[in-house]
Amino acid sequence: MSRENSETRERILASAWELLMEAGPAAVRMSDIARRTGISRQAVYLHFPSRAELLIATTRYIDEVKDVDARLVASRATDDGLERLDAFIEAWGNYIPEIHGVARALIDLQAKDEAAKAAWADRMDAVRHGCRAAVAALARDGRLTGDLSEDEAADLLWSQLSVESWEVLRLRCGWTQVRYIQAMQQMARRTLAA
Amino acid sequence: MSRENSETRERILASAWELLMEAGPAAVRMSDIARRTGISRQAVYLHFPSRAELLIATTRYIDEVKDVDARLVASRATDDGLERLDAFIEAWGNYIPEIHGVARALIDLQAKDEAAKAAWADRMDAVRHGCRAAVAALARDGRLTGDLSEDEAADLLWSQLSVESWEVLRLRCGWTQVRYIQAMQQMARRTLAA
DNA sequence: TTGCTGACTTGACACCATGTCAAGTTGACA
DNA sequence: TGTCAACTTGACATGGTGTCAAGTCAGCAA
Repeated sequence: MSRENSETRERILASAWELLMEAGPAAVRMSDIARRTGISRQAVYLHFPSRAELLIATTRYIDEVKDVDARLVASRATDDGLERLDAFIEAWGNYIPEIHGVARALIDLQAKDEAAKAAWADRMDAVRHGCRAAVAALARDGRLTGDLSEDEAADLLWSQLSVESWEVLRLRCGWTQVRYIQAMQQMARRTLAA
Repeated sequence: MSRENSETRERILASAWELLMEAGPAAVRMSDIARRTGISRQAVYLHFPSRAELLIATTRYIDEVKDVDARLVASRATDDGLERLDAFIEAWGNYIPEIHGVARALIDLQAKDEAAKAAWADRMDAVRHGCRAAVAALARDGRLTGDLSEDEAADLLWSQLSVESWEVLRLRCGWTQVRYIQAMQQMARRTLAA
């Protein structure tokens, strides 16, 4: 069922992804995904038990296709704490636009759906761990500011690197992606480094 | 109709506020509000055309009762740019918990409701203007960092002071309100001041 | 007194998306 | 030829919003 990697299953995920890139997340209904895939609405339920599960699977699918792991490996290459912070912000910050469609759909769904809430929280926890690691590297170098504990510094960084903040700066304020990355890096250095 | 300040209208707003403080926003349905007010669900529609309009009116009602304007006046008292920045962050940052219930409901509603989206964007624009004013005061003092234009600095501050970031730090990370305000002030100073 | 008016009630209903259920079709494979 | 899995068709329950129509009831005016 949802475990198998049947061809149809993958086509559904691809359709969902496409639609989420094109339209607002509210406009991506189960029937839209089915139509795009060229199957019936009920056939979608043969592969995914609910819309929430489908969206969650879509994020995993994107991770796979876009190879997140490889990106994050790069941010761990350096020994230098500051460089590593920059690399992490760049890696995650440049990943946000790729997942934004699905991210927004999942965030919207949180209001009603407990499963979606847990799934999104889980994915964001991964980012939080990335922040922790970056801050830890900074602390090892003795370059973490004295006003913040390691946990506090990581939390602060995490809150600033949220998808919602990215939306504010890029979509509402019209910043370029390059400017966004640059500003986040600078902000992190100034806020967290001694 | 919705213009008048009838007694029932105010009781509805008070009920909505109460419920939004108590329960999650999804749990506050029109029927819940009606029951709490002691009237029929349909009577609520006699005063507000839609749930979105009711929620918007509720934010205005809270603003009135909590007297936001008075708070913001205080932040304009100082001439010193840095002090003013601190005062603004304190005023807005301490207002967030008061409106949080309604804010969340309105944010959740944005996904489906265009009116709610516009209303929330409008309210957030007010905050953005506050950020602009604070940054302008800083620039007048010649204390704004050289890496950011006034608009960019205001946008950055605005994104940092979002309700979503407050939720992350206070609710998910378990920060105290005092710590939140302190951290935001420090971050703003380091990010924006030369 | 009669009758009007406005605020409210009761109850039914349309809408819309999700998710379920049951019965049929179709093609591959044994 | 028969079976099985994947898929289709179509009906239906659910839950919340918003609409509609008819009725109640108190207050007020001629």
